[in-house]
Amino acid sequence: MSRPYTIARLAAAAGVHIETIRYYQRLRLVPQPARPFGGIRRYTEADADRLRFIKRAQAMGFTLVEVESLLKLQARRSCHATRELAATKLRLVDARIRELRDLRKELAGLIADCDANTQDAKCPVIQRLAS
Amino acid sequence: MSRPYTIARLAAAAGVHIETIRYYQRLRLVPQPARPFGGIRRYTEADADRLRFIKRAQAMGFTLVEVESLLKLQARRSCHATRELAATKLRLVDARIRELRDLRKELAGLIADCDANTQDAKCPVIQRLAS
DNA sequence: ATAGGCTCCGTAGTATGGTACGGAGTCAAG
DNA sequence: CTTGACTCCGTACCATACTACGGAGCCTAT
Repeated sequence: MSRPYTIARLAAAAGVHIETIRYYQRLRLVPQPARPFGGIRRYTEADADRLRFIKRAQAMGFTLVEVESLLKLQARRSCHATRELAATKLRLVDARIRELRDLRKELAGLIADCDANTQDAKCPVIQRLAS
Repeated sequence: MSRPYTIARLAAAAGVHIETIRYYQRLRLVPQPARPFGGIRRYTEADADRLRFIKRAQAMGFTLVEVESLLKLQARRSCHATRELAATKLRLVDARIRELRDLRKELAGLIADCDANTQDAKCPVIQRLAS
């Protein structure tokens, strides 16, 4: 197998920092290739692909723990189990959206109340918090 | 001024843990009353109110740094400045909701694709991440 | 062959909002 | 006045996802 990358070139190819790769190695999210006697570790295109997979999964809101599961599911080729992981994430996202909508509503209401208020000593936001 | 509370009673009155109070004292979010020679610190109802204010603000999604500002604004009695802080928070919440909606949409689409998929080796979620 | 850059590795620090622990001092009830 | 509970204080630790640092070893170009 061709091993074109030093760690710095791997980092550049995947768009992450060297220290991030080392961090993922410590977490065993990515493999640490053997170090030849008196030499340095070298990396493959598959290593770059794996890092890019992780980056995309993170951009989609998955935590590193979830990414670990996704990588295992990729190897296991189980679409059903993967679907379940995505569905669980979707439920979490939905719940968070609902929370934020409620918060949004309350903030918007308080701001509107501020605009209608003329007494600095009776700020609706402060009164809501000090109640 | 009446000082009815020991720190444990203050914590119970405000619904927080003792260590949370000490943590807030370190952050200077709440005052640390003087310790009498050879005695223990005692707290007032105002201290309990301040802790409850913090708790409500946190429940509304404000960080402790923002809570610090809110407490100062409470003292300054500036409804306008408070409104601006709330408006900034509202913009952040809106932005986060938009992000999560996009994510939700993508996840829902991938899950639907999984339901239509019959080949475990071509899971839409995995293909999206491995692209 | 040597200079300067890169790699390796372990440890420590960042932000956030706390929680846990341990020893010494203090307080209150019996 | 003793005993057990509470307080004080500093430090360390939790999760999350990194980032920084330092010294030794290695690699490459001149």
